[in-house]
Amino acid sequence: MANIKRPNGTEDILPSVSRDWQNLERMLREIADVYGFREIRVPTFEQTDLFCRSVGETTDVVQKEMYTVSAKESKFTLRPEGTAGTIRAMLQNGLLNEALPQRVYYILSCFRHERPQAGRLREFHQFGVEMAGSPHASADAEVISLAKQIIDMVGIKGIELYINSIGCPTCRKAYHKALQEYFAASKDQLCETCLSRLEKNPMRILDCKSPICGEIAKDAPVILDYLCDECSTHFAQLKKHLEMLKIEYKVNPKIVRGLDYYTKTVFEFVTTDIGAQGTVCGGGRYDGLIGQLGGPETPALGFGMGLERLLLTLRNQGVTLSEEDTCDIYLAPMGEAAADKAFELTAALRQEGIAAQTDVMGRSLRAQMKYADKMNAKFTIVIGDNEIADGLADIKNMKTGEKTRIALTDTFAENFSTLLLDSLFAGEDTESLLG
RNA sequence: GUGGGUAUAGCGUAGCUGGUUAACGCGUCAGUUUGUGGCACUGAAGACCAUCGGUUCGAAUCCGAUUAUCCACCCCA
Repeated sequence: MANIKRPNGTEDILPSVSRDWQNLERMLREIADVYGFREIRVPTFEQTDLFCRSVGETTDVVQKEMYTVSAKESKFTLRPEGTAGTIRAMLQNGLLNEALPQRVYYILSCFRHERPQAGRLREFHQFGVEMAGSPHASADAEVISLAKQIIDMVGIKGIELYINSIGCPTCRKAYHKALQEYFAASKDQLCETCLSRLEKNPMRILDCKSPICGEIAKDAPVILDYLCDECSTHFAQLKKHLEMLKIEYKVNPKIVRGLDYYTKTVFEFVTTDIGAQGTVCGGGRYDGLIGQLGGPETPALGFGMGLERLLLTLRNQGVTLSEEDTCDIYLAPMGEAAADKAFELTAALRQEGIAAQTDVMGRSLRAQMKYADKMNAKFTIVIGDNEIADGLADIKNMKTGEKTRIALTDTFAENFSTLLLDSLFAGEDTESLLG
């Protein structure tokens, strides 16, 4: 047993599941591409100030969850989310001076010092998109639609989409006031944390899981009643566009994102299949952020999707993303001369792009065959003194058991290649006939 | 930061109210007559029973502390 262990809240992605990750990432890239999003890659750490100014000084993320290091005179922080760094990169590299809207996506790891639990890690991976330049609700619908298509295409079922509008600074001010007045009435019943929220961020009280606060919050004023004309039309437009796309949603006035930069539209895709942390995807509009970071006032929006949560949901729903690992052919030599021959042939096969394996353990024939089976080899070939003398050997199809004679010449790799293709084609042929 | 649960071979578990070589399944390795896998069978390797301390003639088993881990709160993806 190794005595140095991985840090709490981190995960090793072992070969048995890395194939799932690869497939998921491939799908994400393909779908993002279809929507016109291009990949951006940003640093793992940024100047701490960036997150303070974007995510917000008062948020839990900034106040108690950031991994920050001091190096020389500067303070750096491992990114707790992807938006801040992405926007920073877009500004620094002048992407907003090019054709708008700018659409970018990323696949990256984020770091938050929280207590780990089901679906919550200290290092976790996110797929995210950011779209900058459009104030229109059709852009919101487009981004939501992208998330929806991903969820559908990877095969997750039973996910609910919740949307809400938290307004712009103007209408939120009025709403905050209304909330403060409402909760002030039952001040002595609120839990301690909510009491402190009353001043700073009364909207959070709506989210409180304490039964008492929940009871009180039940009849609290709803943000949607306080939206200014612009925000309320925007929300109506969003609903209209979602309906055009036939995307089902539920308006949930209690959705309050914990990052300060959100305005107007906020949304979450939630599953009940992975425990308490069911938000697989969350995002919204942040029309003020770019200006706040020193860029030109530019409306924008995006989302983050938790890849561990996505994969966990798939696993709990019994969906698999990848086939078992296989190898195309296993070469089983017997004796030293044969081992040399097999060694050469294996190399030649690999040059042809064929996944070939041969013995490197000095095993008996029987043991080699067992190993070939464990490796899921499609074909095996036994090479001994007879085969070397004849220059001929039998290739065995491990699924059907049928054998094909093949010459051990320079064209061996090529010949096997066509045999392999034929067998794949045969398999596909019957399936398509059935379909 | 606050609760609660759990800690036995690579993995999953058993081990009842303390008593000689800690058990089982999966996995790994070797073999079941000499040149062919999946099934079955045989055997082997692999655990200072998380750590430290205490109770006891004697502890994996009881008590305490520590650490790790899981779940939940909080918060978020």
